[in-house]
Amino acid sequence: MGPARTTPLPLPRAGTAAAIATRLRTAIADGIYVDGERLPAERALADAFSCSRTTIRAALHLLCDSNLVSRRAGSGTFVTFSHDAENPDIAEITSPLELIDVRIAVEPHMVRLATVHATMRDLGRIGIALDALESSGEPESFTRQDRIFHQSIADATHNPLMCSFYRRINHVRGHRQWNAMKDKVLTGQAMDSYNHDHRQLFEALAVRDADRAADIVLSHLQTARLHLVAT
Amino acid sequence: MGPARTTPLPLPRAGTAAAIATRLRTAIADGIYVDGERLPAERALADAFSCSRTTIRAALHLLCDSNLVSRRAGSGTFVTFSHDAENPDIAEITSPLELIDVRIAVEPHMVRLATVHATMRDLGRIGIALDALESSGEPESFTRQDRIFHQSIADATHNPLMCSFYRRINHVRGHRQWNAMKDKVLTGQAMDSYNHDHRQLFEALAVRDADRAADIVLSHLQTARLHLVAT
DNA sequence: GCCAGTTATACCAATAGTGAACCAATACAA
DNA sequence: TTGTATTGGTTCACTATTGGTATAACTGGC
Repeated sequence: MGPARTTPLPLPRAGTAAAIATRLRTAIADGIYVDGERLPAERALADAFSCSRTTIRAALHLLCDSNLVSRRAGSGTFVTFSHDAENPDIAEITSPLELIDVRIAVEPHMVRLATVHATMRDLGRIGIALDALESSGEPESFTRQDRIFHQSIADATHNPLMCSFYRRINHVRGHRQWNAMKDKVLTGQAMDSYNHDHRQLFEALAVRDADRAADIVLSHLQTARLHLVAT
Repeated sequence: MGPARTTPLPLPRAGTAAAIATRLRTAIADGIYVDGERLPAERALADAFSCSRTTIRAALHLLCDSNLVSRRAGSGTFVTFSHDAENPDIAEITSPLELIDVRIAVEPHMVRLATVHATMRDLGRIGIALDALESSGEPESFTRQDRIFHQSIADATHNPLMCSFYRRINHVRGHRQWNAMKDKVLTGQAMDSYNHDHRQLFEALAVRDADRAADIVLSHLQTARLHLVAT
């Protein structure tokens, strides 16, 4: 099957106050700014983000409204956020190893179901996602496209419970503890290796070879698990 | 492939408003544009899709009418679509067969993890649940104890994500569409057979035989799947 | 020719962001 | 205590961007 020729979807533009608020929010969640610590001054942040102080102020007001920070004139902006008081988000309490174990449990049979239930339309979608994944060079877009690729496979099972399970897996994968290690783990060589596995998996799906698809996924995940334990 | 279509189907030409709306719709559904995020501006989309701004506006109006996006002059077009809100109750839209497929995917490896991670205290809890299960004669209490038994195994993995997955599986199992068929399927003979499998599974867990435990669960579920399809 | 959809252009109004100045509260050191 | 530097708070006019609207021209199928 040839590569689907479609106009690439434009990525949403960043740089707005909301985007900066999101970046600061994740920075706080990642523990870059810990509870009680003072954030850089507005003027310093404006310089760092290459935007005006007004925009920084708008972003900080958003964080202030969410009670993530408190501000005092003359003193500064202080983080008021404790991980302990956080809601029991499953992503918070799931370790990378635990996630891999769940993926090893779910994904091999999930791709089996996908080989059985996927329509040609599904395969087209997966192929498009794979093309986008292979052509994304930086870890940022790679993880984004990787999640879309795997989710499209999950959706191809047409099993609503399976889809919702994988959506939750992706939610955990997108969490902060993964972002922290993303740049370390995702070297160019690692991404090439992953892309090789992805392409093989797609071809197995396309020819409806359930056994081979399951094997590829299983060994892919077990390799990832070994890397995780060996680190 | 049949003869060339001569009937002029009212399908939208490539690059029309409806087609673009569809592409954006699937992009939102695939999570390329996530909830709350701002879409690219109309002029940027028009440039990306190589069409006029009027067409983009028509497409966006379609999305707006289906409440997928909301728009504010001067601000932008924002995605208002939450996957969670879309599926208020997964149990409503999951069929018995789909549930079995998910269980076949999850449970074999789940009991493997349980054999590795279960403490003696966990095994005690599972044993108590098994005793209660075996001594429950009517379908009503059997299904309740069955869910407790399996959940205690899931909890024995000490994997929070796995526990939450199985809690969701149990939620689906407890839905009313199961209650309807419960009395038909759960004859005394069937319950005896299930109890035999349960006891064997528990013994495999107790001696930490992961392979045997996984085999028991898999054949147990595959038998259940056959019964379901044959019915 | 008619018609619906697309294209192209121009302009409007709403909102966001810029850059600068100045004020008030705070922190810190002489 | 005092002075100074730094911080957030406020206001201002200005620019850039965004969606909203209107209009005229073009296109292809009927």
